[in-house]
Amino acid sequence: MRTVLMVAEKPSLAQSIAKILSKGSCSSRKGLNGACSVHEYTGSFLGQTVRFKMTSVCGHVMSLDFIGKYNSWDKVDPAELFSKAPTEKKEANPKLSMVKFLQVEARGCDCVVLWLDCDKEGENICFEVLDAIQPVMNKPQGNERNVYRAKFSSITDTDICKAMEHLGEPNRNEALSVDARQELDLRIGCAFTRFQTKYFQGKYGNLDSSLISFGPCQTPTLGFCVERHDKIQSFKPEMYWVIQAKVFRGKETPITLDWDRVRVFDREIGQMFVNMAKTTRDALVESVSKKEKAKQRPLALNTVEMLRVASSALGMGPQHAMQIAERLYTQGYISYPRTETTHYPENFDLKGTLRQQANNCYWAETVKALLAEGLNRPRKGVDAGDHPPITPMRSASESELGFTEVMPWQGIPLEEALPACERGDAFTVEEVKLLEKQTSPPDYLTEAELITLMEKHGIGTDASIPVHINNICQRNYVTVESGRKLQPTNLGIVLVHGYYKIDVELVLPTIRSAVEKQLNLISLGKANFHQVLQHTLDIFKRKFHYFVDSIASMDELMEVSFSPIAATGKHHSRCGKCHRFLKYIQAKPSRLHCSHCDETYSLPQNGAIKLYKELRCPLDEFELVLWTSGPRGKSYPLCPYCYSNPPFRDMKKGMGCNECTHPSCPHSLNSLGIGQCVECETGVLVFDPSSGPKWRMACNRCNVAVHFFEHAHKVQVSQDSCESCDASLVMVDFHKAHSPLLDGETQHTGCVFCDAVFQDLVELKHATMRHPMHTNRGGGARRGRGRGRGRRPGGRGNPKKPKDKMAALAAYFV
DNA sequence: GCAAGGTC
Repeated sequence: MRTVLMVAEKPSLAQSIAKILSKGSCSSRKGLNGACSVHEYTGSFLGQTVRFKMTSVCGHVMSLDFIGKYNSWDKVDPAELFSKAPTEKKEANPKLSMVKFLQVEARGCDCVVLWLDCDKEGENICFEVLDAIQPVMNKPQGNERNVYRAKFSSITDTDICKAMEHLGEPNRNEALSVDARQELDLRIGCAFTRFQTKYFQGKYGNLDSSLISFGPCQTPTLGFCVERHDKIQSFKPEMYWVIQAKVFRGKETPITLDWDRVRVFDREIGQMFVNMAKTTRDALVESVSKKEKAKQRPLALNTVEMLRVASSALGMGPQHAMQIAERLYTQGYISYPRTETTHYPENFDLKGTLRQQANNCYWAETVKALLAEGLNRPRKGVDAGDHPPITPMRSASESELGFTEVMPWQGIPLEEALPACERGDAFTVEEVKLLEKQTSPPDYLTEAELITLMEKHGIGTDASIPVHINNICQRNYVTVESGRKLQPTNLGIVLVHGYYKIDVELVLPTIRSAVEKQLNLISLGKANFHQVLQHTLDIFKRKFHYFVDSIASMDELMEVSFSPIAATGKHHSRCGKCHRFLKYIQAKPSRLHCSHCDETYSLPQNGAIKLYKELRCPLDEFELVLWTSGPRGKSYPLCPYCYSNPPFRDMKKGMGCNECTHPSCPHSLNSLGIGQCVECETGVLVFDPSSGPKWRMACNRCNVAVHFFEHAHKVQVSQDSCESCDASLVMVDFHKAHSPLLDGETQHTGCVFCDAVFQDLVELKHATMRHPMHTNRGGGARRGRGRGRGRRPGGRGNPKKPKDKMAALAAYFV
């Protein structure tokens, strides 16, 4: 029997579609990646009986990135990212091993039916799937077709079956338009982000973001927030006057009347009207009109609307709201929360859905009444063809969820009650006065308003809108204030105002729609992929160069809000070039800066540096600094210059003295390295001379630290190495009073791994067990110590693997 | 360390 593979965009859809097509008779199993399932059944396909295998991917299989060497921020000029830098497709989520999973399932299949979402992204994923599976599928015979595309507009029995009967082909052009979008976003976003970040980080010491990102979605999103900020700032309050009259009838409570002219901006005129009104004490009802107000029934809920409501009614950010919604979905309380659809299918079981809620402690009465009276069809919404609107599936109580609230956001406020009156009724005027008021500025943009603006301008999608909002918060461009109002920070304002000055298109929402127009031509087959890509990249490359050339005008704004790097930070160690003091900038990313040489030197993050006894690197004369990750963490000296400019071929960027292969420097790995790390493959335990009196050695790769010889007076790494394990010997000098050595001895030299005298004076701490202790480790490349014998040129040692190291170390564990 | 788009 032939086998037909079918692939949907996500596991939930594969399940629903398989259930419909197999009429509920499929058998299911988990795939090798644990995330996707495979549903199998026998059925008829193009007049033949076949075995169906329905499975899914999890969104995109691949994602686009630059090839490795173009990911270095220091070595690559951002301008090269527009054309020169090659890109490659990498697996989007390596943990899912999606390519392997698809290949395992597709091997030996004869046909494939692609059930990816019916949008451009889905079309693109079709080809990602085909690229993965076609090499392992059975080859079609002759001119036979073996690739089919199902086009469906909703997940209903009729629609799915209809799609199966009218299979088409995947649309290459639509897929290509997505490829173009990916490449444009990558090249443009990364080029601008790297340039801005490096430029401003090199100039200012107190920027409150370690990354100054730019993107065709996130930047316009920020733009909306700053636009509102500017309106608030430039707002000039204006005086205006209103007339207020109070009238009463008999013993009824007086009522306050509004003026049908509302207000005047001229006090004199207002006063004139008041004077006229004051000429009489009687007020006459001229006419009575009644208006009935009704609010339209709300539309069924889709993702974006849910996010808006979560923000405005529950004060919950979109990212958080999505997390909660996903949890409610997996626990069966609501239907699938990612949908653009606001229309219930005709055969949707509204009553059944409602019945689920009939015993809910909050709305049982309402629900029962609705069921008894019968209900109206919901308002007709939009069917985007993805999932039904978000619907409660199960009744829940507050105690089950803990965080729900009843949401009365839809109510219409009751109008102030007016006494019944008719034409000709007379009232007595109690008072007429002129009120002085001021026009007031608009408020900051609420998150809900921002979501609306983004949706309106096509910035992001329902799935990515929360990500963009989250991005501009994380980059410290805006802060979320009470009432979920988004207030731009100085940094956010300066950036947007800078774009206004240099190239307003960089921040306008049209930047996205203009590009999308071009992309649309590709998907319609009216334009060539390469031409559009080249043309658009060319435009943005020019924009980029203009931006780089004009950066000074953004910098003028930056200067006002931030302090130059030379004026920030504290004097620290000395520069090896000019021998003046470097400044230590603690703000992230922490770094050292020489204002004389105008050079910035990066440092390891998530820690702090101290002066290190004014010792200097023998290679470049920079003063060494001691980096520590915290009071109980590891510490090692480093040379600020070597850290960014590795001095030896076998060193990489970001290495401290504990990894330095200098053959004779007293601070290098060669002088202080003791032995191979007890846990990781490649690390070496290096003596930390700054650790006394709680002496220790620490791995230069992983978190292992070995404490030894507490209270020793002096600890030194000897030139000689151990006969049996090749570790460097250690010389220890104890205080007379505290010496643990026998016979009043104060000095001893031996191997920390093998020496019997040292056995009880060494203990392993901070050991993160990355793999079990007793694994069979091959003799991987180990870095040099083993001085005194077998040393190779370039300072690399060639230590033998200790014979019985594991047994010796068992005693060290606490 | 970058983008935006899928989804877990």
